[in-house]
Amino acid sequence: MARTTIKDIAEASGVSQMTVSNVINDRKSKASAATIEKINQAIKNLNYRPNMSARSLASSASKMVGVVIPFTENQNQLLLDNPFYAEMISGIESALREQGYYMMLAGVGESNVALDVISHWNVDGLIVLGIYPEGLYDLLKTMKLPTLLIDSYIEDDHFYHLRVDDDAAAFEATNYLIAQGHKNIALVTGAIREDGVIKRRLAGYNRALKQANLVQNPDYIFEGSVGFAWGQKAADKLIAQNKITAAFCTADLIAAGLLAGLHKNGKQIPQDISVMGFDNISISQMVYPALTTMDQEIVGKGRIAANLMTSLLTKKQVEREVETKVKIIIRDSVSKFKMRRDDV
Amino acid sequence: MARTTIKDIAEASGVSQMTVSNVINDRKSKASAATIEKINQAIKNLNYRPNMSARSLASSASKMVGVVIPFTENQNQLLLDNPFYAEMISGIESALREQGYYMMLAGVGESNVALDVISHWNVDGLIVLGIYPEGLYDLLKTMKLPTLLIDSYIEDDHFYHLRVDDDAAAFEATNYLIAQGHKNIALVTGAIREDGVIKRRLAGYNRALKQANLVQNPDYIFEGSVGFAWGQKAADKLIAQNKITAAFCTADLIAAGLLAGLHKNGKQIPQDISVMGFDNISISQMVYPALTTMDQEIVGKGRIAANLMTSLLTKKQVEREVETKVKIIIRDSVSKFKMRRDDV
DNA sequence: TTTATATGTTAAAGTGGTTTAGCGCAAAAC
DNA sequence: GTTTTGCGCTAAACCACTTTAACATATAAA
Repeated sequence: MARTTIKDIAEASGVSQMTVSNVINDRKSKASAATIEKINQAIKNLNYRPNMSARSLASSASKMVGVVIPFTENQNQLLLDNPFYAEMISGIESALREQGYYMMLAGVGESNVALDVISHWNVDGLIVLGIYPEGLYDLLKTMKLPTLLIDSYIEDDHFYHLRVDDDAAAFEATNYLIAQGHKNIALVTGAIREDGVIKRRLAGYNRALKQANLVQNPDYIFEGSVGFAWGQKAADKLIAQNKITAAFCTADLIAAGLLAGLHKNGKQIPQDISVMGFDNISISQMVYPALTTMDQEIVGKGRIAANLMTSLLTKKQVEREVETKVKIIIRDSVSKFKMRRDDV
Repeated sequence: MARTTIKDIAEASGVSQMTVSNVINDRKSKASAATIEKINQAIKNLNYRPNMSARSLASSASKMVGVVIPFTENQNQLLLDNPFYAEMISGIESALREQGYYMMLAGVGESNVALDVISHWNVDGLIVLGIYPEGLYDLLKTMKLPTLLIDSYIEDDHFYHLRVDDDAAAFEATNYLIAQGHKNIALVTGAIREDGVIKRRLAGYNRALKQANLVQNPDYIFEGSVGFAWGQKAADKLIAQNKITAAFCTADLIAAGLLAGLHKNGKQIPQDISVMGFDNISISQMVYPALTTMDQEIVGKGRIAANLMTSLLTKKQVEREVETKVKIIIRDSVSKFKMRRDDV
């Protein structure tokens, strides 16, 4: 017993395939109420489900949105154990699904073959998370698809952008640390790239220090990569700079690593060193002490991204650059500055 | 300029479409070496990429494998912020991709509509993570697809299974706690279901206690749900049973919550209470103290699942039940039992 | 009344692959 | 020496939808 097709529905309800198609897709030149009723009845009776492959072939549109995330360093595996991406993706997927679209995941790392796959399937649009080597953006442009970049500052009219005001957010975070009386504040961060968010966060950090007339010591800036391991390693370096009493990490994952590294060195947090994160990933409340951090509302941001994309795909007017909100979350990893013995 | 099709390749290399198709798909009745060369050349020159929709329509196979994971409780969002699923998925995806397949993610929760989507797209097989209401399995069977269940004990010839030896793993974990001298050992767990892994882990736990002639106190079993929040809540209940000196959690996520809850109550870990986890998700080394746990090699398990599936799809012989290995990882959350003041 | 416009519907022609059936021709088997 | 087998290749039909063009009929406008 083969699968029910649109043809079966047409025969069962005594109309042409085209009328059925019109009803299913809710097209302008609507069928009469009676016809619609008949057809819907038949669809229900015969348990008809449209075949997406046929639909996609005929219309060269797929109701699929490609979502690009990074691969792990050398494994070529989706960087899903980074909760930032995981949470963002579940946000994107849910909103996409609500709008009748489907998410197609693709990783990008040493190779871009995953993008080929995406193009084989005729995706309708692209949402790209994070930042990649230059070349990728050219490749993206050749695909001639509506493309939304999340958290990047690539300048090109082809792309739409979604991000927070990274400069302002870092400024606010640093100010919070300053307000707690800290004067020697480190920045622990991933790689600083011209077209990335971190450069803006660095600017916000510097701006806050300057406004408070604090020295901007380049030795207080620890640049590595976005990950737990780097945070752990940074702990040692940070301790070596023994005046530092607080650290602002540009990602919670780094902050979590920093916490672990500091613990290993026998430091108490926040008594010895205050740690501030960024993102508010789920892990930030699982570490000890729970992280004070900048909430990005990651899932919500993902949903906004998806909705922007579906608007684009339905030719609605969409701003080229959209900003989402940020909010400080106060937990237990930051405390007021207290003079330490060796500072006396 | 329209996309290059197989027809273009056929014309360019002076053969029929069918010959091109045969070469591309590497089919039995091979073309002559010369023809193959000509065709491959044309493919490269014209930058031809097969259209998957067309291929899928014509062959009613899609090179796609549906992967089913749970939705969040009431949000209908993919449960990706549970690192267990996130890690498993990146394993599945990478192995699938290496075999030329593509992963299609679908969530299941209050509704199963996501499964419809999957069937619209003609997926070739199904990998199902975790455990669901009875009804889902009937639905799964009606899809008449090769189906691999990960971590479930549903009895039905239709399904293939992949899991660890949950009983033995829990036995080993509990024995480790016993070997450290603990006598009053709690089990903190998600819901115990007839067809789930937890029932087997409970059995292993009980078996270890029995073998060591320890009392099996039902008050030492804390049944809730698999999640950080439940772990936190369980901490209070566990403390109320003041003889308990160690807890075996059936998931790292629960263990992480337990840690947080115990901290909040001023407990020291492992000095006051030892905590053992299960899974070895990435978070287990981020919490404080780092979790001693049972490693499931989640990513590897995902890869094994994917390889089983592709074997199934290529009609290779496959065992109906496959077991993966488990290994204890000793970190800092378990210590030897020490007599406490109030136990004197 | 005639003409224009909109509505509801349809038949036929794609969309880009694969499946099926079969055709020459050469080598192997009888 | 004839028949069988297998190889390399092809033409045509088909997969389940959408696009296009067009045709009645009803209603509104001139």
